[in-house]
Amino acid sequence: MAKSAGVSIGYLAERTGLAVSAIRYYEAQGLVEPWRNAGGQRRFHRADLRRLSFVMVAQKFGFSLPEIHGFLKSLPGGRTPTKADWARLSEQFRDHLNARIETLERLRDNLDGCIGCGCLSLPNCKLYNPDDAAAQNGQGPRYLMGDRPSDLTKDGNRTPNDDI
Amino acid sequence: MAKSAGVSIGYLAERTGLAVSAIRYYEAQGLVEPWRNAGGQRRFHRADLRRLSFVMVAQKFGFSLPEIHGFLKSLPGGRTPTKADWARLSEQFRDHLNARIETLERLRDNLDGCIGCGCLSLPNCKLYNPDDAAAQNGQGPRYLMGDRPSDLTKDGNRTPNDDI
DNA sequence: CTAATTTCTCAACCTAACTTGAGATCAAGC
DNA sequence: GCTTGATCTCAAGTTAGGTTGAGAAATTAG
Repeated sequence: MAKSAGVSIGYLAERTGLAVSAIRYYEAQGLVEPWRNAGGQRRFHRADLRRLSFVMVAQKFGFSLPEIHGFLKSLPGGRTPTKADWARLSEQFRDHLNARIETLERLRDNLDGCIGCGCLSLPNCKLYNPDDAAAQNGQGPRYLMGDRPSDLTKDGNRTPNDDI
Repeated sequence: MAKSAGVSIGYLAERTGLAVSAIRYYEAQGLVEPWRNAGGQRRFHRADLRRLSFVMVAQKFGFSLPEIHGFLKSLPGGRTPTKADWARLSEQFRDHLNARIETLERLRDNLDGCIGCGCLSLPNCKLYNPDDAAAQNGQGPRYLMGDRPSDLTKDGNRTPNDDI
């Protein structure tokens, strides 16, 4: 029982709603690994439908492609992932998701405090706490509510606007 | 009592931690509106320190610059915003923030349901519900957990992977 | 007054996540 | 066999949110 015929990129595009060009891009990013047929065209496992669906869902939650790649790496390499494999991945995924939600909630609660104190001006406003800094690191699109450790915001003594 | 001397862009950069180039970019996006001195250099209101701080905070929450511009438009044009003006803006801001958090939580709860059902494959999986589609609209960086109405995902009948 | 900083404008570059287009090849229908 | 339609590769373009650099003018420090 050799490798089955596999499905075409167009089929996956139609089933997932993704553009063909997007699927090629995902391959370039290592999210799917099709093989080639005799004529040089990509052939995918049927199970890649689920992989691509997961990519779409994870993006909906705001995860980057490298992060999603990290999640997918937990799937078995040699065989088609089982239901249990996917359940494990989903739980891992949910943990990251919860961390993200909690960061947002914590920031919101600090904002609530600031509304009470007429803030956005006080030097001790927690919203300026570098520990929560998810933005302004490096260049390119900023991290969003990142659950990454912020290591570039060294200047913890800034008091943005204590005199306005 | 005419318009005071105002502060330089370098001063704002130092106080906020923003790069001078970023502040110029924000001006181009309409987030601050400095005037010019005799020599053609930008002069800002001291109160712009608070505006820029708000921009930084809102970005931390994942809002785009056009969205932030929308928030700032609620501030009075002719005079320096009062504490009450800022409090009103903050409350409005918090409402959007809560909507964003709720969307994330709802998606997470659907994911929890999917873990139980061995999902990411079922045609009725709520994670594929176009109503929650925050990604895949248009080109450029995708919307993130957007609280925008999704109007481009017309095809509500997609069943991504009901056979894998 | 001179030198050192700032600031100015404008164009080009950067990342992420793709799309678009050109020109060529493959596969499928009749 | 021929003509569509699907794919292929590769380069270039797109958006957001900026950064970097060049060359010139303004401001500040000594």
